[in-house]
This record gives sequence, structure tokens and C-alpha cells, in this order.
Amino acid sequence: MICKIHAHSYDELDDIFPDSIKKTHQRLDILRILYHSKTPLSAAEIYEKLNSEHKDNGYAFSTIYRSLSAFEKAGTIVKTVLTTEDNAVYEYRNETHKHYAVCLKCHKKIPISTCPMHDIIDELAKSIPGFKVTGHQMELTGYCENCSKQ
Amino acid sequence: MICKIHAHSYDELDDIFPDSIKKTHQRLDILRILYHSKTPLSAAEIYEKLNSEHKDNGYAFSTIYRSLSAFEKAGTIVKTVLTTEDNAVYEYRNETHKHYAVCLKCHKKIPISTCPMHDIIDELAKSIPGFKVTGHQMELTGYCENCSKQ
DNA sequence: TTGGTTGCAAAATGTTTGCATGACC
DNA sequence: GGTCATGCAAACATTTTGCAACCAA
Repeated sequence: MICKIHAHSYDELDDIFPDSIKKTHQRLDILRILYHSKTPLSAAEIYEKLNSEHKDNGYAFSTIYRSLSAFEKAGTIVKTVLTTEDNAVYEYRNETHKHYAVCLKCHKKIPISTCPMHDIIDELAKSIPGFKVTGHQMELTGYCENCSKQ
Repeated sequence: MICKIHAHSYDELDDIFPDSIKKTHQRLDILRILYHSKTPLSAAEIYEKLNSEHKDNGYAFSTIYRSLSAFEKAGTIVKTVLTTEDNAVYEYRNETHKHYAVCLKCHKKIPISTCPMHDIIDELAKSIPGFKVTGHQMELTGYCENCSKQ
């Protein structure tokens, strides 16, 4: 089957797909989904998207999980666990990393545009002798506009 | 069975045990463990401690999980999920909440004494219109003194 | 061609739930 | 005594793994 749309949308991934792993169409699909998503996605959400887009061929959960860890290992995506869910979510690692405000009621994830940690992280790192900081995670919890009205 | 040790060590919990739930010896044991722990503990770690301390009577996982959610609901303890593990950890909610630096290799959790978010959280909340902030989570990742030597 | 990748099914892990027994107030 | 909590086992959800078939380089 010839699929122009895919052939086209794969182009944009050429720059970001890690050289260290094989370029399969499953992995390209997974990375494209994360690349375009505005919020981090769980393995189940990725599975949903894959199998609604490509009804003809199935995508297995094992493939998704294995691809996600391959991307994570390569540094292309980031895995995090939000306090409101008990599953992991994944997102494309933009040069500017993201943080989220999570609604405790409807579980909506609202991206926070700026990273306030940037300025204080070096200072903070000094208070932990010998620890080499490579990253950080931050999350606000509370209630979104809709849910706080009710 | 008369157990002086328990009768004694329970005293310190009188002030913090929530009125809203029944005071059973299982819950007292669980809360006492969390109260004394310097790092957040998983359900499995609590299970270990309980069953090594009290070899005579068994503690079920279901009891631990149910007790933990009861305490969490009452606001006595806090549940969080660290990025390095895929299970939840629980800690006693001190008036001064805690953050941790987590080693990506040995998974050691090093408490960060100060909360740098305090000063910036109000400012930050303004950037998310309508969102009511009730809490936050923060975590540094990297390598601890030992592991960064290797 | 060949080693890495996939899909399937089964296993492992962490957590939740139904139900009868038992303990707290 | 009545209600709520416990323990057990079984269910559940998420993630991992073994293995044969398959595909990208």
C-alpha cells in the first residue's frame, strides 16, 4: 500500500530519530505521535492512537513498551510518572523541557510554559554534597478552572 | 498478649493519628513506621518492616494499602511516585514537606532540606489562569556520591 | 544475510476488591 | 452489639519477557 501522507510526515522525524536504533515504521509512528502531542501520553494512549490511525495492521503493547524504552535510552523521549495516575507517561524531549499542572479531579494536564527551576537548580544542587544533578521533575497539583467551579 | 513496647511507642502517635478513622494496632504500626522513616517508603518496604518486627502475627498487603489510603485521605501521609521506581511511596506529612534527590543508579533517596519552590509558587500559579494550586512535587535526578565515582 | 525487531502469549509486578471472620468503640 | 477493619484469595492493570517469525540495513 502506498501512503503519501505517511511518507510525508516521516520526513520531519529524520533529524530527531536516534542513529543508534533501527528505523522501523512502528517506531516512526510512535515517535511521530509523541512529537506532535501537546501533553505526555501513556502507553495505552499511544496504543489507542496507533490502532485508530492504522486499522489495517495491529500494534502490540510489547512493541510500544520496547520502543519507548529504546527512545528513552537514546535520550529522545522522557518518561515520567504523575501523582494522579499510576502508570507512566512519555513525551518527546524538546530542547525546552516541560512541566505540568495536574488537576486532581479530572486529571487534565496543563503545560507550564516556563521552568522556574532553571534559576535555582545550581544553587540547590550545592546543598547536596557529592550529588551530580542531571535532571529534575516538577509538578503542580490542584484543580483546573472547570473543576474548581463545581 | 501483653505488649509493653507497643503500648509505649504508640503514645507519640496520639497527637497525629486522625480522629476520622478507627485506631487499630495495624494502623498504629504502619503510621509509626512512616513517622520514623527518614525517606518515603513503598508498600513493600512497609510490609518488610512490619513482618520483621512482628514475626508472630502477619500483616496483609491489603491491610497496608487500605490503611495507607485511609491515612492519605485524612491528610496524615502523602503518596508520591518517583521517576526511578514504578511503584508508589508514602511518607508522613510533616508540617515542612520534603523533596528528594534520587540516584538513577542505586535509587538512593536523599532528602533536600529546603523547599525552593516556596518562594516562586505563587508567581508560577499566576501563569495558569483559573488553576487552583493545592500542592506540588519536585524531584532532582542524577548520581549520588558513590555512584558518580564509578 | 544476519542481527535487531515484532507479535503473540504467558509471566511478573503492583494494587484493588469481595467476602467471611474478627476487632474496636 | 453494630460497624468498621482485617486477612485471604482472587481479580485487575500495567509492564516485562521468551520465543518464533520477520524485516531493515
